[in-house]
Amino acid sequence: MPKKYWLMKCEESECTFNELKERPGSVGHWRGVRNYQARNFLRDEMAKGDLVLFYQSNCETPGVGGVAEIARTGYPDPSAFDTSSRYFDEKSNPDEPRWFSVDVRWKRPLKRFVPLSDLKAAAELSEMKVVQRGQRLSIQPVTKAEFDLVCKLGGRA
DNA sequence: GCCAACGTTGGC
DNA sequence: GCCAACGTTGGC
Repeated sequence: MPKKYWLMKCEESECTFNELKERPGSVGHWRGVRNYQARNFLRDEMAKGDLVLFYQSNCETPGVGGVAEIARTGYPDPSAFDTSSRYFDEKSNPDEPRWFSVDVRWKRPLKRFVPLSDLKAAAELSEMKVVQRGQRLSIQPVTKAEFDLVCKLGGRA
């Protein structure tokens, strides 16, 4: 199975690149995805070793700040069963999990943060969902060419 | 804070 | 199964 490439959005309030920079190799639990299309990617499509563009949303300058890899593939999202979690889903049932998590390992920051405006300015990236208006999907497949170009824009091919 | 775009819910 | 109302995302 060839390696796949993804873009995963994280709100700035959930994780910051500065924190991750100081913890190379650290593993994050990807919790709280409550969208069926994104769920299907987590559950069915992601494979260990797939590479991830780490995107920060909902902040002053959204964009891609680093690269991660899938460290553990889809497993039921514990936060769906945790009544104290903001992601608790009362309709979710442990016997028939509805929501899934993956774990990602932080690999490296890009030398240069690649803001969304730069992604939009690159003609070769016009097919990326993240540059398209109204596209809110928090986990998106990207092509190898797109992945490589974003890394290159970030100062490291 | 605004609001466009989209997903989900629920009445019928 | 339609679709209006509502809630959320997320750029600006």
